[in-house]
Amino acid sequence: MNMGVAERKERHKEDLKNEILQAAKSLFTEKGFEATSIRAIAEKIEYSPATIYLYYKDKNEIVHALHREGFKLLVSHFEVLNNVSHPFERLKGMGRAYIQFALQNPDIYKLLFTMEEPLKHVATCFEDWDEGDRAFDILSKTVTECQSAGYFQGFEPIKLSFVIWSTMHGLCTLHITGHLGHVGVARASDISLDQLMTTSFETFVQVLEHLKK
Amino acid sequence: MNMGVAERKERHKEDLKNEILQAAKSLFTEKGFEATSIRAIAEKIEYSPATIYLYYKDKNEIVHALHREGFKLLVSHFEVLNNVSHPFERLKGMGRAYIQFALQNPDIYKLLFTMEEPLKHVATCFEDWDEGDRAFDILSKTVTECQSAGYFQGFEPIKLSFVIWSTMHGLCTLHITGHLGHVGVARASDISLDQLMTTSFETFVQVLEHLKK
Amino acid sequence: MNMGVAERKERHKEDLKNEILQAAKSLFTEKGFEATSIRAIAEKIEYSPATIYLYYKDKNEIVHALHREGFKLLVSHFEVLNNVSHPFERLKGMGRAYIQFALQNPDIYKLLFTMEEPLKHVATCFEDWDEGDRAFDILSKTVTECQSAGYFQGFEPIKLSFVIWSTMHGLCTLHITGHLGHVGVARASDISLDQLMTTSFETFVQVLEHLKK
Amino acid sequence: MNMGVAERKERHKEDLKNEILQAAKSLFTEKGFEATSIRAIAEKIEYSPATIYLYYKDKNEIVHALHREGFKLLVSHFEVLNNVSHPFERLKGMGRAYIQFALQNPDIYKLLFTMEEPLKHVATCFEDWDEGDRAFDILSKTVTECQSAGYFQGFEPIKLSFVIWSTMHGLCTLHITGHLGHVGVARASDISLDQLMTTSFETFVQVLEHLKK
DNA sequence: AATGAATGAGCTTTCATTCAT
DNA sequence: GATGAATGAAAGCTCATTCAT
Repeated sequence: MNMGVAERKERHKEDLKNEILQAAKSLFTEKGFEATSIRAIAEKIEYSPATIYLYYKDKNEIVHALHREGFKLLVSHFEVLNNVSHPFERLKGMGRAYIQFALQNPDIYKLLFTMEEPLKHVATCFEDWDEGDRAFDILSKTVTECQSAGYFQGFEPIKLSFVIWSTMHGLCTLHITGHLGHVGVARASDISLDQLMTTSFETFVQVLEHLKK
Repeated sequence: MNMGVAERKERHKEDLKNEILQAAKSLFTEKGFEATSIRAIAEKIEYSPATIYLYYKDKNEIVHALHREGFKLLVSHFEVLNNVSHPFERLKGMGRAYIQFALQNPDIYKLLFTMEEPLKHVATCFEDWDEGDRAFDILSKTVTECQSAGYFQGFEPIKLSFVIWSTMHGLCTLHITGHLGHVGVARASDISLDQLMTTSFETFVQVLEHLKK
Repeated sequence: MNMGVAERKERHKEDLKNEILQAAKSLFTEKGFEATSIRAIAEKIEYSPATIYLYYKDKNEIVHALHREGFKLLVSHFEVLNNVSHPFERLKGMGRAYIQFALQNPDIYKLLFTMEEPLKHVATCFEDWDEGDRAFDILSKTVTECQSAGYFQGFEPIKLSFVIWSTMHGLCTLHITGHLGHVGVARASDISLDQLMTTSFETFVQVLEHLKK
Repeated sequence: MNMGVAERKERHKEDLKNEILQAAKSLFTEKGFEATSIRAIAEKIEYSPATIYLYYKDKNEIVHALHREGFKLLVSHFEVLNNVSHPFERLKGMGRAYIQFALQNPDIYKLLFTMEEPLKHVATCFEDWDEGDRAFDILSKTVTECQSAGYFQGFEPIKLSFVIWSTMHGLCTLHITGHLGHVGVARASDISLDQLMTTSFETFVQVLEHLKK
């Protein structure tokens, strides 16, 4: 038994399946879905390509697994907010949680919300999209509660929820892809990108607050 | 020199470089980015693949050229609105133009705003980002004008512009990637995706209108 | 030791070697030779692929074992006819038995009579070709007996046996490979391929009957 | 320009397409269809695998081309016999020509008559099977003429043609695959395999002659 | 300026086989 | 005696790219 083998065994051999997932995640988002090869994943975890197939049927199954994992994580970020009673405060909390999730897991975020392939897969076997729906439901329910609290009068909650989601999604993706940092104004000013995100979010909250009464 | 060659010469030989670009653009939009090969581009313009390399060093250079061109196209969409005197009306027009641009050229849109590689290139040789800046400048200038017209009091124009851009970008990407169509509510309702975009945009306008006075 | 293991032990553990062979045979016949993998064989007998290698050195050894077994099976088809006393009737019976064997075990038939590799193996370690010889011996002995009964006067039994074997082999292989069904006349007529085999065989018998007296 | 390139150019560069065909032919029959890889063909002609695809769409197309070529060759062997007026003499000539074709081109013969894949391909786009049909038509026409000359009374020409074809095919394949040489008697006797073929064919002719009047 | 010909590198996937346990 | 885990080698095929002409 040589050193390499022994070394490998140390590194959590039993959750190789998860290791594959993490490697795939980082590669998918670094290089894109099409550009990520099974070979590359295998290389990253220092195993042979054939080994991947012992744990996942094919490339799709890997994406699929990541998709599920990602949504569970996102929803779990929201669940913390269940005990925030004031709906608008909860809505703000959700926004912050969403941003936090996106910035802490940019690769997962892209997988969930910007890559098209996983979604196509969901379209065929749509059992696991519940998570995606649930996330949106949590949002629109909160918007509805905000209305009861005097916010957003004259708006259809579903439509407004779409708009809110779009804004948050836009902020996150522009940041993740680096576009936020490339606009001249941002480059010129001396605030950090994260601060830019924060103040942008605060500006958006300010916008929403105008919708009260 | 046979007929085929002569025929080709007629077709403004000197802007073959541009013809390549248009072919690439249309293929990107038709088949997607990864699915477009140099061969396919060559076939479309009825030249040999090797000819492409006389005009562009490699595939990346084509992508970068499209990047530049895409921004020019976007800005041109905006410039039409110069003669709209009322700034808020112009702002709305810009929103509509942005959406139209995104939906008509989804892969170009992705190229400009979601793909990271072209942006990295910009980061190294940032001569061509002017266009990107200009687009944002047009937006923030309009927002500033709106303030003079009584809108958006108490907001920093730059920050609000970021938020507005984010919302538009979020709407467009969620639509392009197909996520809009996958949320349960959208599936259940009987309106089309394009209508969903339109009403979402209108809802956003409604939001902005609340910021007046 | 769980139930599964105990269960398996019941199934005559000692002739696992034979079980492997039967699984391989059935898979060869079902899916074809190239499409049969060690994995598939292992799955069929509900053992791990590695187990196969405890009983057979490699895939070739399985093929060779089947080669031997196939010939035994063919000869056993013939031995049933030992109590047919009239030699020409026995000869006809052999023909029918040969066809039946070939059509019921097409891939074994191909293994025995059209694949060259197993034969090459025989050439090197020719201990196991006895069976092949025996099959031909049974034929030529029967032809000789037919001569004593007034058939085939003026023919050398060995040579005629070759011709008879060739005809049977030709019919079987043309049928198995699907060539019989592709000749225009067969396509045009409304009889089934099996009927075509039967009437072709009867025609051949008719030919042989002309060799009497 | 190095030596290797120059060397290659000498070797009939222009009919590389044919070179591929010949390489494929020899490999298909040496190793079998499934076991022959594009890589192997490429190696044999000392080109890169990708080059093959410049000349043939895929593996099937290569087989297809060989199939067509083979049948043309076979039919051309028969056409020489057009001026043999006596039908039974012509029939004998066809038999000899068939054997000659098979023994001189064993690889093509196997491709045409023992491999199943090319036939499957023919089944889908059956335009080019004409050749195969024509070959059989030539045979059955000759058999019919033999009847007019007093042979084969009481036989249906089509059925008898099948039997004759089967016998010839059986003789040829048993010889080509080496089975003829493995039967004990053949090994024991001191005649060559080719002689065995010849005398076997003569024996068959003798059989057919018994069918006269 | 244009291209036909060629290729190296890459892809996903399957499989026979090995070996430590 | 049996196997789970792993892999090297190979398959068919595609593509960006090069280069002599």
